[in-house]
Amino acid sequence: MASADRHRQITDAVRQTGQLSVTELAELTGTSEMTIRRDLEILAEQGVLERYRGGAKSLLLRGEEPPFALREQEDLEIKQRIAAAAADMIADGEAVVVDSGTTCLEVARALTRRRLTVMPLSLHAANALVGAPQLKLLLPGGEPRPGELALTGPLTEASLAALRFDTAIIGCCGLNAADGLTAYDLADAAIKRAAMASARRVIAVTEAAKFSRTALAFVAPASALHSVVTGHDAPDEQTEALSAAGVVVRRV
Amino acid sequence: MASADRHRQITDAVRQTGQLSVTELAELTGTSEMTIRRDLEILAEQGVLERYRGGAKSLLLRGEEPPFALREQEDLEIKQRIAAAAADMIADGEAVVVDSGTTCLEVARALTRRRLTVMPLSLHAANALVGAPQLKLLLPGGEPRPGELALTGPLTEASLAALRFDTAIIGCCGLNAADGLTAYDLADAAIKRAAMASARRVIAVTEAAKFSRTALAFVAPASALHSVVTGHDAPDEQTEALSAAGVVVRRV
DNA sequence: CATATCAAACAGTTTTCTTGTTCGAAAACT
DNA sequence: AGTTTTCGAACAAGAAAACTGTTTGATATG
Repeated sequence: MASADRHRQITDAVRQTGQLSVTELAELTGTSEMTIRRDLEILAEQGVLERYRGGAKSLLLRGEEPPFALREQEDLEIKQRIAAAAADMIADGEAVVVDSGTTCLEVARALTRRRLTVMPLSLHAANALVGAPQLKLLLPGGEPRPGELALTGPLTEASLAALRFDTAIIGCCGLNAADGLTAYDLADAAIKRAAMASARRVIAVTEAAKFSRTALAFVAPASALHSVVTGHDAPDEQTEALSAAGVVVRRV
Repeated sequence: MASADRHRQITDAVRQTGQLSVTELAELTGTSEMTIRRDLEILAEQGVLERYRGGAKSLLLRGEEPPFALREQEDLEIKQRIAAAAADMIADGEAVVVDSGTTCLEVARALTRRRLTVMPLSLHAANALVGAPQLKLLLPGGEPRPGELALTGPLTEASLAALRFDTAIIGCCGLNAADGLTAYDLADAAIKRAAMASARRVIAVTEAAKFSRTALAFVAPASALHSVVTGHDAPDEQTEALSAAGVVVRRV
């Protein structure tokens, strides 16, 4: 797993400085230039950066979301703790819709051994759930967004509109009492809204960092949520503001 | 890949004799009993056989379909040749619906580099198509059948009913002029029918062996097909009968 | 045209997968 | 109950695959 660490190192370094040469990156990581070139090829394919002769420049300068493959490894233990707590809030036999994103993917994994009906909103989660023996898997239609594999579009909305779930597990890119729940992608935001509308109870799962962030697309006010599951490092002011809005906050 | 061969060997041997002991299988394959036990565990999970103390008995005695994982490797070159020929019949820019099954999975793989809109009817094919840069991927909703991962059910039918494709690539379990196109699974048959109804042109892809087979569920008469792509070892009588029914047969 | 950069090919290394052996536990049989 | 057989976990050896660095010829840049 040394390569994954190096990829993050390269991503962070290039992001901070804007651009770096192959030689500089080789020195920084203590590897050969050939290895750096191979890494840059992979990262360019993931859309993290753009190569030019002699080096690479970041494509993540603005407040954009890093690609799925990178986010998946980040804060994995925290995400798994949050996911386990959210899974605990679901009773056997329920019908659950699980949003796209890395935290929700962990929720899906936490649900594999359960007796439930689950509709995942991303192909990543769907793949994690196939083969679960007791689980009834239901897939919505839609267009999988590259990398994220989040299902979006009219087919997804139609699938959600036709169903009523007990619980919706929703991820987000930003969440706070003032700006509500926000997402980077407009199409995603529409799907999140549809998923929330089709469920009796809405549980948001989110790491603490997202409380200080507001993304482009507004999804819903915080009051639309019934519960929020987050890490123990969530700031008091934010959790209190959410509580005041009638949201049950659980820190794990 | 030695383990895959051994799995097939075990499957075939158990299927022929009905049941075999661990010791017999170890002798047959020239491996240790522990390896056989590990194999049996995997094959039991795939639904190929059932373990009992001392050995295993086949679950494929009747005319049932072997599981996906086993069929995927069988006659791979032939399937790829058929798939390449079918892919050649599709023009750039078309909207294509690709059925479930191992042959259709190869068609999906053959389409990855093309500029098309594709709706796969199984998660296997969907996974093969994600990441294809020029391809517009459209997923139907539905319930993925275990192992096969074929999408079925009302959501799938609704997705298909809402769309009109240029071409449908259809796989089958049995095909001949007398009994038409047949499938093992009733739910699958309904989806195949819906896919055929939503496409202007229907191309069936099938290995020669399926001409001598008729499965449980009737899908459509052979005359509903526009073309059939099959291997060069397809029997003349069958291809001629299909031609007489107005179907263009292509042997590759 | 000179220089720097790139990527393919090869080789050494590390890591992962697979397989066989041993051993204690559990199940069937007497 | 005692014996035998089977099972699966744990460990170790071997094979296969992945990763990395070096070399070398090709390609782009000034």
